[in-house]
Amino acid sequence: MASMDALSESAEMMIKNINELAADDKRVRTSDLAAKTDLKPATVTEMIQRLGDLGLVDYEAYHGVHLTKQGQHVADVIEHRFNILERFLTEILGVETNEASEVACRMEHVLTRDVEHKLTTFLGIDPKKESELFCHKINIDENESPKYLPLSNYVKGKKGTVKLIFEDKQLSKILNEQGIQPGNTIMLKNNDDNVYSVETDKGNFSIDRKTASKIIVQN
Amino acid sequence: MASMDALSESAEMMIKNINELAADDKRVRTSDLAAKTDLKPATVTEMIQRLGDLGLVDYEAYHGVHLTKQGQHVADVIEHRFNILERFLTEILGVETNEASEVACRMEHVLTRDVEHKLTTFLGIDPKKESELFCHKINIDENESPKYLPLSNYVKGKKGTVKLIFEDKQLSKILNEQGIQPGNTIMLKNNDDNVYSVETDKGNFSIDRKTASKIIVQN
DNA sequence: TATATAATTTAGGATTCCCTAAAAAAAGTA
DNA sequence: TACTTTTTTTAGGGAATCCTAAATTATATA
Repeated sequence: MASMDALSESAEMMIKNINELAADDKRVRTSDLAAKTDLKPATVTEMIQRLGDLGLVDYEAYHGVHLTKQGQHVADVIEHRFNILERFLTEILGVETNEASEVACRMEHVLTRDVEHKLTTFLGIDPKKESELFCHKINIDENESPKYLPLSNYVKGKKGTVKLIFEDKQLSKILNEQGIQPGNTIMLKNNDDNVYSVETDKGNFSIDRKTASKIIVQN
Repeated sequence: MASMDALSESAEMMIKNINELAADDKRVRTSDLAAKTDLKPATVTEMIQRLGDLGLVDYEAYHGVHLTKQGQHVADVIEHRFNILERFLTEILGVETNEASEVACRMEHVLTRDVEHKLTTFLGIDPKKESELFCHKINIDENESPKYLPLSNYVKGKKGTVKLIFEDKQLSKILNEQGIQPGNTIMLKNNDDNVYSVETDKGNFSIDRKTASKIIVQN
């Protein structure tokens, strides 16, 4: 974990590629990594030896590598960061797929855990439902919390202002009739796994989690 | 311009710091750059010599540097990318100022022009009104255009669906009464510098540019 | 199994980016 | 102006990241 921050982009890319080439429990070969990374085999050998010294891969000369537990953790973090960045770039900004992929691949190495987490939340994904690796408690304190949150991540009794609804005309219309529309105040009264009870200036009613995740609320 | 893509993060940071220290037409001194960048003076000398070879700074031994036209362009691009990234991180994601600043400072070096442009548009800033350096024509083709655009960047006759309104309760309410609310279809009928005429399912009316820039429309 | 082929590693070189220490130039002072 | 102090540069070294060429190990085949 402590080693993560110190890793160079090149080192992280090598770990990412090892992870992507790892099938079953088979060790990944130098030549396959060289082909995938567009590096020469000698360069790959040098890098995986360095990663071996750091305890991130299990390297045996002439017999390839596989990720250690620690290396796997790094790979998982990078993969998650890549995925949310790519989704943000394509779904929200409308960046074309190939370019989004390239930019996400550069950005994934400079995201902090906090920004990763806030971006995940912004995309309407509940970080609590993600792999336990990313299961950090959401902070809903007045000061530190994100300005924008999906309603599905709200805390009972908290009030906020609707900012954005990611949905089709049909659903928007229904929600609008219930008082859920940008600029309006909403309060989460109660929720269990799938049912969210809210109060608006039009009254009380319930929506499901999927719908709740598409309503972005500002504190 | 061609050289821009080839610049390392270190080189771009040096150019950024030269730009930030440049007062009037005075040349920036090695020692000031060393203090600002936390590098040793010898390292600064080495880097500015390299930048001199690239034609990005005008370097004269023992007499400091100043940016060339080409170097100034690089500095302007980086500054703009930093600013929009920092705004996105703080205003949209709610990332704390110091962290947003640090992350933006790493990300600014990996943004492409297209992502920079789409992010600028997403923040509700009209790229056409930005410095001429960034005055690239907006592409509104069906295929390539961003999914989300402020209404103020729309083309006459184009139809879209309202997705997000960055505004207070008061304004949201007024707009909602005119049929401008997330999920609704809107069509820009005409516009000049400050007045935007739109058609919604509630009829026709006009709004000003500032308001139009806060309405994000999906193609 | 012996040998040819393919894969991998080692050796050595270049560049970038960082350093320290010493030399050189500029600036301040008597 | 001569001398001291400060600033800057040069010289040389180390780590990371790439390379090519040669040596080594593994694998496939006859």
